[in-house]
Amino acid sequence: MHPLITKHITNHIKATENDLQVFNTVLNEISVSKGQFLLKPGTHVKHEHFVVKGCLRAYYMDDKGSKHIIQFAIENWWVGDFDAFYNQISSKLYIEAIEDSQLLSISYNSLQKIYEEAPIFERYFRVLTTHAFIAQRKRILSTLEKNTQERYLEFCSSYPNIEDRVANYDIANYLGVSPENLSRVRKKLKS
Amino acid sequence: MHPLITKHITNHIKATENDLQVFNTVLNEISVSKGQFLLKPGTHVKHEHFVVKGCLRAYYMDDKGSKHIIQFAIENWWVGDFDAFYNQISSKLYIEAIEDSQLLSISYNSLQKIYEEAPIFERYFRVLTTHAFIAQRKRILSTLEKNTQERYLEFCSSYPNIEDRVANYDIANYLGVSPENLSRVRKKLKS
DNA sequence: GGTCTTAATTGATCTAGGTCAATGAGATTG
DNA sequence: CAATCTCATTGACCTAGATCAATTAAGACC
Repeated sequence: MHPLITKHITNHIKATENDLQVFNTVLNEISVSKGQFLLKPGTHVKHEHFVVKGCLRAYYMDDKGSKHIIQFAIENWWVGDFDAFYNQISSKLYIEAIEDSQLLSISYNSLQKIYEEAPIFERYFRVLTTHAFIAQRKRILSTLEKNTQERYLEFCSSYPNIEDRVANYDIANYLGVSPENLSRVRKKLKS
Repeated sequence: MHPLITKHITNHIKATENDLQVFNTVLNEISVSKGQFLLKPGTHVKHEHFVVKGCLRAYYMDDKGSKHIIQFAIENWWVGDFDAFYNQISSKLYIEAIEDSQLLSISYNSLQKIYEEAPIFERYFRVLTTHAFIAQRKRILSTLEKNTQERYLEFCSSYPNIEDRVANYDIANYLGVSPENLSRVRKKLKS
């Protein structure tokens, strides 16, 4: 039993002791050290991962060769190539550890089995997806209505203390602005 | 039985005749005429709606009084204030019919009952949410990596024939650009 | 068919933020 | 403790798209 994920599950759904058991048996513990890739594009995505410890970044490389950070994942987040996983298509994302990290992984097949054996987990993932959907909508609205400074402050408050764990150019990238611009914003905030 | 939604359901999950029956009994048919609001901010959101016929826009008004269109909904789309509905909090969105529209509505309480009686619908909504999540992620990536012209073309191909149903300034708003800018882009495309 | 109203277009500026280039400041390594 | 590396900062310019203002087009209504 992994206390962190157990707590995460029971925070979201009413799972029985048995449900938790079933779920736990299919999880695999894995470690990725800083700089290592959990996933690269063009791979068949077999797993989604829950972060027990550490920090990762998920990014996409566009046709012009520019990188776009889609998500940072820290403790208590699920990370993976959602699209590729659910539709069982080839992955488009890079997922890279930016700190030594410990993860719990679940395979696609195990998850399908879980859905049959303990259907309450349909709800768990529905609820998580709903939250993720709403968070993403906020991100869209944020880019529409706010300038760089406001978005940076919002980012810092929604990912607490992340400034110390993630490079500024990665934050700039996530926000969709240049590192130079973010640097100027930070300077202005300090004064 | 409403053929359109029945088809939509069976396109996404394997529902039995009985499941469909159960679902159908809780749906309410409603009509909204052009210009009418299905929802305004500050309301307790009791329903989500499936569009049988017509076209609506969902938008958010920010603190500075600017409008931001979040979604257009046409036939076969679900529309509502997702966040407010699922978390049973006060709505933040306006939802307005831009054509005379016919909808099928389901209440929060009915949906909870459905989840218990026909749990396959957890899957239905999980799958829909997953699709919506992925579509939204594409929208985020699109604003990060593409210019106005590319985004406009992408929009037209993903909402087929919508140019004829929706005002240009609404499309501009959805894309997060000024109507003037979109007009110039359209001009350049015609030549 | 003429009048109102609303939307689309066009032109002339303005500006937030991008790009390019140089410098500085920590880390890391031999 | 130099010598690299990598990232952050700063400055000088540039550009996509915003804003403001005027004009045209196109529905809607009497």
